[in-house]
Amino acid sequence: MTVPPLPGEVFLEAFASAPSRELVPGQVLIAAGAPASEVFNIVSGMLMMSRTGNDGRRQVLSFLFRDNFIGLTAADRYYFTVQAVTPAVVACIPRADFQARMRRVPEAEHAFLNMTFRVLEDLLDVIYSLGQRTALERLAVFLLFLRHARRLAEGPADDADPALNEVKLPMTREDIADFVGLQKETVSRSLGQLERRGLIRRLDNHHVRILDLAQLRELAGVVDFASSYRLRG
Amino acid sequence: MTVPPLPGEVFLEAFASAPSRELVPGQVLIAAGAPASEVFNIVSGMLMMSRTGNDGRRQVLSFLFRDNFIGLTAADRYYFTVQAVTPAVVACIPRADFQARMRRVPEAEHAFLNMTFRVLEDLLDVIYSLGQRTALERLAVFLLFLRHARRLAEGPADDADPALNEVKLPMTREDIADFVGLQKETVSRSLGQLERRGLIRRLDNHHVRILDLAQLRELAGVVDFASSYRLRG
DNA sequence: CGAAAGGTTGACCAAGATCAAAGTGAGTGG
DNA sequence: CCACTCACTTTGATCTTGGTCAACCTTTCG
Repeated sequence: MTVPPLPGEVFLEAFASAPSRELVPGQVLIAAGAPASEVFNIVSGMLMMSRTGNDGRRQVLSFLFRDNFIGLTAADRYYFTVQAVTPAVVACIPRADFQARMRRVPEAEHAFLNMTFRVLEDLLDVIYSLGQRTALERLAVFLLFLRHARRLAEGPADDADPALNEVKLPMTREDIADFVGLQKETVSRSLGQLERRGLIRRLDNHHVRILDLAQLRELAGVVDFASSYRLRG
Repeated sequence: MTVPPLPGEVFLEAFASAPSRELVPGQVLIAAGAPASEVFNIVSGMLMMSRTGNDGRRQVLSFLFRDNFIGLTAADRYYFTVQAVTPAVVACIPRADFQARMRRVPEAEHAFLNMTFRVLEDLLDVIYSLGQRTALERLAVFLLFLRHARRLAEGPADDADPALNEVKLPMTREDIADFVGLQKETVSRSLGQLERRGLIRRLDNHHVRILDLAQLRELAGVVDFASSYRLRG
């Protein structure tokens, strides 16, 4: 089974005729500790990358969407877990092939390096959030992050498009909690508080409508030059 | 003024005959928002990279040591601040020159990509710390981080070398606090608690002796395969 | 030597964690 | 198709960790 050519960065062309794999929710694509023998590109669906300490504490490192590259590591083993959140399709190629291609096509390697930088900058945002923001602020940032991710994944829509304000939360409250560094009860309460303040409306457990985007952004502290252009979703 | 050839990765050779700049403690090398026109490599000393929100909250993103590369960004402006913690010397070259060299020498670009990955993996550790660890654990990790950094910067010494257990803390308590996501009072108290437990001894404000490395590592939770080989200092 | 910055300590406070119970909803088997 | 079950979510009560505020001590530097 193959996948049609993908839009996006040059290096993603490596996946143009790659075989794909289907995942059901919860299914593990990469298990921490396994040899890093393949790399992946998401064709559709949402995945989740996490790391669990030996005492059971888990940190969700990132949620991943279409055209996100997976397999990033300098070591020869994965040190994180990746699993599906929604039904998903990923294109896979052997890591060695990918690396060979990078070597062969300098332009692709260059694009890859650029993408890596953007990932790195996103991680710095996450660090700022975990180190400095309150529970309520983290939830605000999280909702804006999901809005932004969907905008990227589903093609650039007008930022004012009201459809973007319907945010899907396919993951559990605990997944969210482990991502933003809180407990699931606190996530629940914080969402409740955002609703009471009139910033959002909980449609059901897995759908939220953003009612006041401007105030949500204000709360998220998306005001400094760096975040403002990157979290514009 | 030039700098002798440096050890380390291929891409660092770009700095071999670069002019250098001396910094006094506190001096700003890169101001957030400035055009990203230069890249740097640390010759000696300790620097600090941070990001400050518009409301004044500051997150220290990283402490930087010899042969650490600075200037990493996909955008055309720096979105972080870098300043000296100790007296320091950095080699500087124009960003355009560096990029041209990367393009010319695929091997260097490759090494650079590898380094970027390692930085990225370190950031994932930081995220785990900020999201999951307690105050005491964060301080334990921090001390091990400094020990490890010195070991890397001053050349590989035997892990058992007792000299490594003398850890220098040239930064202020507030710098530490903003790095580990706590308040300076909590940093003070946590160090006190580590001392009362017999894991460390505070020699003076800027020097700590690790008395029980094994227990400190235990507390830091450096047990899973990923951290254990990376935080081995 | 004196001022100012940095560090420690104590008392109190609050955000978020923990524990517990009650709703809610999705999937399964009869 | 319905009912049952189990997982997930919400909400409430209470507790703990770390934050805040304030005083005092130490170090550094002019």
